[in-house]
Amino acid sequence: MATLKDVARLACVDVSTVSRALNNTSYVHPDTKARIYAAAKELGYHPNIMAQALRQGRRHTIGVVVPRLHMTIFSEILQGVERKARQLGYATLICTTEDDPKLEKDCLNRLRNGFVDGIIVTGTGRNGRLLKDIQASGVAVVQLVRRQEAQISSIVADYRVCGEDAARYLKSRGCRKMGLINGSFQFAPYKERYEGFSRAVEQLGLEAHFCESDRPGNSFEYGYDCANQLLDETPDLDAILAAVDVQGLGAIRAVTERGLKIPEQIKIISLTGHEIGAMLQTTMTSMEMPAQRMGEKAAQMIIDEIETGGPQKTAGPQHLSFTMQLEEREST
Amino acid sequence: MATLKDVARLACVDVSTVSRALNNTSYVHPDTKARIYAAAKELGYHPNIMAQALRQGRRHTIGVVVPRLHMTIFSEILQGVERKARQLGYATLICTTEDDPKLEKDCLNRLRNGFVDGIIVTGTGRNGRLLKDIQASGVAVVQLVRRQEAQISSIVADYRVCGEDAARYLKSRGCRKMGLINGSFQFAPYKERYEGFSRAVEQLGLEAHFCESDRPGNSFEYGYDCANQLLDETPDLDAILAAVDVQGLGAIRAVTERGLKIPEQIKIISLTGHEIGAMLQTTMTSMEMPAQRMGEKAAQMIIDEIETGGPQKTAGPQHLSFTMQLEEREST
DNA sequence: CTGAAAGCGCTTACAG
DNA sequence: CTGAAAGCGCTTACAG
Repeated sequence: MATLKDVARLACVDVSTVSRALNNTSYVHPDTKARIYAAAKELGYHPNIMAQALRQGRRHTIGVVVPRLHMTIFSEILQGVERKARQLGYATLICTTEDDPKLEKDCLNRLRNGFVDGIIVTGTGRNGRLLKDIQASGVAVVQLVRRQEAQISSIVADYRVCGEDAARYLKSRGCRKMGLINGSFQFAPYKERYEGFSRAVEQLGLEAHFCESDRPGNSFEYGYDCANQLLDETPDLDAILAAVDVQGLGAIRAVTERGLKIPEQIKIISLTGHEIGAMLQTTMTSMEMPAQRMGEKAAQMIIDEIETGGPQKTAGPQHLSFTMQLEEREST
Repeated sequence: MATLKDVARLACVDVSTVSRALNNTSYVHPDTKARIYAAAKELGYHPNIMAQALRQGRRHTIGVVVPRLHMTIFSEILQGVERKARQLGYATLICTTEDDPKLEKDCLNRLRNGFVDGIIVTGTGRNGRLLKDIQASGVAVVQLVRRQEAQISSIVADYRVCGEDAARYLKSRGCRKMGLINGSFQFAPYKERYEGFSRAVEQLGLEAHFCESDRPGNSFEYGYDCANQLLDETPDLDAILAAVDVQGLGAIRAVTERGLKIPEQIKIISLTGHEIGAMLQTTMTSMEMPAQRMGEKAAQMIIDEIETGGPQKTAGPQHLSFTMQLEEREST
């Protein structure tokens, strides 16, 4: 690879002049500039990003730390992050944690050591101290989907309202006995969906049912098992709310196997929908999460913090909440 | 952030000694070493990756360039890449192209300038020259899923055999009139599936039907439209092969809306399956692509090339082909 | 308008 | 066993 020095030699000027010309960072005589551009072109010169970064203390790279990608909302979010970051001249590093605090710690530690200017994280909640350390050391941090630290900016969806709205909507569709398929309260979104749902149930005088399982929550199998459990215990259940889409798929499958008609005998709704709901044999009503937009907003927010020097220097941490949008389909 | 210099000062030694001690790169007196470790710990020292990279000419980062992530096989592949890369001490950068040659060019150009040691790419095929340039400039390159340049190592699945096997399997299930939902021949996988399917059809004396559409191939809508078109033209079609899963979902939907029974009246198979096939109301038979393993292998391969200095210095480009595995489910 | 010099944080021959 | 020095490729005050 050609370096600044090569270009300088070919154009018969100093490297500093080449740098100024190429970066338009101060006036350079047009003739000189022309020579430099010609030389750079001839040599196929591209600046070395690492050297720039070392010198400027800015890497133009953000890191994204999420539990996993496949069959989750995170692949859609990541797509939004990456697109926006790219538009703003930033590259995107990805690190998956499987929701294992130890893996997460490794990811975060690796990223903080000069890999990135900022980190967007959907965390396990077990590394709060580390996240605050990282933020204090000058690396921007934004929490995504799960808000666990008040001092760190965040972008989430309003899961509480989502749980409430879904229950209210189902009531309007004639349901009275509702079962919730959820996940570990250790993660705020599950907890909040529960709270919203419970509040609505109480206010509206509905009957609520829950299920117990120690499988990992974010899976088809979990949805399948829970739906079966709910129906074993309450055969005349008339609605199932699934926290996430893959659980909803599991519930649809379980209900279908039992020969129940959707939506006539039982209605099903997903509380974190994305497009897959529209691609089914029986399409699934869901509270759609604007994942792509949330990803773009997260990229925007973290880059703002990077370029202004973090929330300390501005108005303090920002907390943004998106609203889920009801998308009615066949399953209700 | 503490630097080497800070540690050196605190431990009362030269930075070079600190470097040697921390990297175990040559003998350092145990007492000195202890002092250095204590100092590093006290200051919370972590080496600056950018400086290391600049100095060593190695970034320990690989780039992945794919068309998109959400609802595609790429999120699963990426998960495999990232996991393996992480295990081998590499970070993973992601860049999406929407299969737009111009965006792809931007991605590749950005990555080559010192961001990464190697690039794993599922390309549009329009930037072959650039890819070869990049490889020649010392950045490792591996083609994934789509093999377009013989001089560049690749990891693909055997789409030809997959198309053949699927047709043969459907025949064994009693099918005779088969429709293929495919995509642009500009991309090798679609072309090869077509070739494999066509060969089998000829050998086995089957009737083959195809469909025309100018929508982008990799979508639910495309599958839906094509299935309808095929059935309009050939109402007694007894099987549909969909190149990818989302097309298969579209086909299932179209067939269901027409009131046809799956699998009794018509059978459906996806030629690039992943787990979603198992999560449906009518589960979908598919040729499963070992996406995660392919991703891991790609990471392994590119890191090997990085660490040995590229295919030039070794046995030349490697070309690996994975076999798809038939997964029988309800749709056949 | 442009050059010479310092320095970002590290590693690695070269001495001793 | 350890220090002093050069250098990775760039940018940016500082002169002139």
